[in-house]
Amino acid sequence: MNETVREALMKQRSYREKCRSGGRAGNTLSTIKDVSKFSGLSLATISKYLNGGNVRDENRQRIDEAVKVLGYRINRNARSLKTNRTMTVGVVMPTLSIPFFGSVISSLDQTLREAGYTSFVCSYDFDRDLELEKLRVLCNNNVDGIVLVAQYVSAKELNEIRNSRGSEMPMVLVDRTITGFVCDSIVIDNLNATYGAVERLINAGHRHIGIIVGPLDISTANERMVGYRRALEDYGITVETGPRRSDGMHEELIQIGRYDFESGYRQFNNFMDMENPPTALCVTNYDMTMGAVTAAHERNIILGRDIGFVGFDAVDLCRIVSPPLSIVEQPTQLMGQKAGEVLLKRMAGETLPHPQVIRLKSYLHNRIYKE
Amino acid sequence: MNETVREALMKQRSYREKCRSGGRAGNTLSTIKDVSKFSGLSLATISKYLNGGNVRDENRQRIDEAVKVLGYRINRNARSLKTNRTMTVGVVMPTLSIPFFGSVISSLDQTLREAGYTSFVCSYDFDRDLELEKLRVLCNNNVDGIVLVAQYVSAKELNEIRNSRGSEMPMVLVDRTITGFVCDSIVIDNLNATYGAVERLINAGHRHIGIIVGPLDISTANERMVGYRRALEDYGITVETGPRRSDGMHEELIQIGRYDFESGYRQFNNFMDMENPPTALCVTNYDMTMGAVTAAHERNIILGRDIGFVGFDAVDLCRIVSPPLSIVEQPTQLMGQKAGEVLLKRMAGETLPHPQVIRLKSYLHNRIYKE
DNA sequence: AGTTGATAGCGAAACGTTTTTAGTTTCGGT
DNA sequence: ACCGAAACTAAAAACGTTTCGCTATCAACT
Repeated sequence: MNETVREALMKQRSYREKCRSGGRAGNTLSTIKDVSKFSGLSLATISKYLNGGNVRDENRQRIDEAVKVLGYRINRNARSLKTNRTMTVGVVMPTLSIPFFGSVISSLDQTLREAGYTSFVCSYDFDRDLELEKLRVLCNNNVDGIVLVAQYVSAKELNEIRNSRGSEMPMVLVDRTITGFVCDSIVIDNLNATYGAVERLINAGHRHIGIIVGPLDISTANERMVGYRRALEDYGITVETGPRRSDGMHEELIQIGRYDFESGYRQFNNFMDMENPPTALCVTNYDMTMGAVTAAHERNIILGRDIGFVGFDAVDLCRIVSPPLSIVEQPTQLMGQKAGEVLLKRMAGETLPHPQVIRLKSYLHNRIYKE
Repeated sequence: MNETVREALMKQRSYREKCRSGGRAGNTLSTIKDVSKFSGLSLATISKYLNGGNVRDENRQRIDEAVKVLGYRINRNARSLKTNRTMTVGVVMPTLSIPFFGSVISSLDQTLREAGYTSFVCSYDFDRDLELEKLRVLCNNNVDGIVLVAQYVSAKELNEIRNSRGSEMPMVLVDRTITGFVCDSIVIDNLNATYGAVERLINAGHRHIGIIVGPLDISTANERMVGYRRALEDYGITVETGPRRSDGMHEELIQIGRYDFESGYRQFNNFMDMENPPTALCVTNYDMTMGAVTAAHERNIILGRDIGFVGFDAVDLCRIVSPPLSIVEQPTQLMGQKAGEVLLKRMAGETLPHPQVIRLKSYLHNRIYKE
């Protein structure tokens, strides 16, 4: 036995010495050829076994031993070159600093992993050019599928990217859809999410309610605004957009932010500086909620007591601040899982009818303020 | 001109038709060969140009046009197979739900990108097996270097992974070192971080100070504990570890958590349930700080007023809660940048002397409570 | 015993690049 | 008009796989 091992090491060494020493890095890995030589079986047989094929029991042992002794590891580049598949999925996010996305990715990754795929995450850090670049790089790198939380990219660009390979790149949008881009998507029922939030504020007696939404070209933001409008309409409250201040400026109760911390912070202050500020507020994503909460704190405004408040996503936060905040929670785990499942089907080549648009329900953590 | 385009399309189509239709997915991409044929230039010239070499101006135009018309995109698998480099870096994190890491990754990615590398992020979600698996998958061939926030993996396993390729895989540890694993690392001066935090509590008049640290086999956690001990010693305060309660149980002022939310929550309650609870507390990472703050809130304990408090990392949080918290902030941006720089040098083959261990200073946001 | 079918195994041809070799063309400068 | 450098050529050899089309083997049927 020891004999065999020593012999193997000799073979290995001599093979390595045979390698040209010209390359940049001295690549000295064993290949399937070495396994073939060492085991005395043909290349084809080794490959077949390595890919789950049947070989005689005796040969299986020979191969296993050869692999072990030589420290053979499959070269995924070579395999991918041949098979045109990488068994990897690219995930593209606006940022990695929001726990909301982290949670989505976590269950997405798990779902994909169970099917043998590895997922790689990139963030474009809210940068328009970077978003495109990351998508292109992923396509070029031959991922087998893409999960995308899109922000700036256009339908045209997405179509171009999706078709930049021979076959159409499987792709799933998460959290947001892009108008004009026909694609599988996992989103939440944004309209009813804000509808419910605003309804809750109305039921608490509020009639003068403001909302901070994101950029309206992001589907999510737009839908959330519509939910707000509809709730007010259904309860017979006028959506106030007319001028009210003495200087003739609008006192718009729909403030449009950029989905970031500063937006929430700034717009909250805008609201409070109005001549006739709203008595309740709905803030529609994680970062803006954080911003608004911060601004409120700095102004010594107690949310829930001094004004009605419903935030989004910041579930941890609402346990911490006092009194606890009402928060719309999105089913992040489920979103990730569904995204994975749909993508897997596409990558398996299943031709599902039409694009799959899965719309999940959000949950309103309703916290009533008591003295 | 139109003629040329049409001709190109014809050529392209006929090439594609030439492709065997056996493959799983009908791969119909143009190759460098097609570019060569279309432009009338040789393969070598195209390749040279594509890799930044000089060609005659006329030819450069011909190539550019051919690339455009044919929709040629380089096949990175083929290239990587040949060159043994992928121009990608793998980043492995315990989780993607902590803004702290998101911030590190952001500047890391930027640094690497400027040098032409793409970074792919994986999270192992605090799972021991997954940590190993992710590292192995990355190594297996796909990346030129690795940035790792290590948690469970041992020095032995890391060494094995690092050498599982022909040449040694360039690798940088961030935030934590692994004893016995000689490796470039970017960490903060944890000892002085907690030393400063505890010192501040002492200066505020506290003598009975507790600390919640992470698992002591994580270097970061251990160093933070040492900083705590040393501060107490330097100020002539006994580190209390003896039994004090009537039932003879220890009332240990050093509580060991698992660096997660629940640990912070539970240990905080442990402290407060003591017969002789500490008058001040230091909590030493993001999640545990969140947990402790939550527990305090539920017990109606006002941090900073009722007991002294210094947390870690949760910089946004400390702006929000009232009164504002004292927090140790780590230079996340700088950590990412330095990690990128060191890794780039290693990947470029620079043989730097010994492992580079860069130790950065943290910053204490010192918020004094005033009535 | 002869035929059949299934299965293990084999050699060789790809996959799309980069790089080398050894020789040819181009072209500005003297 | 000639020199020499720089740009180009065609062809071929890798890189490490998978897979096509084939043969050999062998047990199980008629």
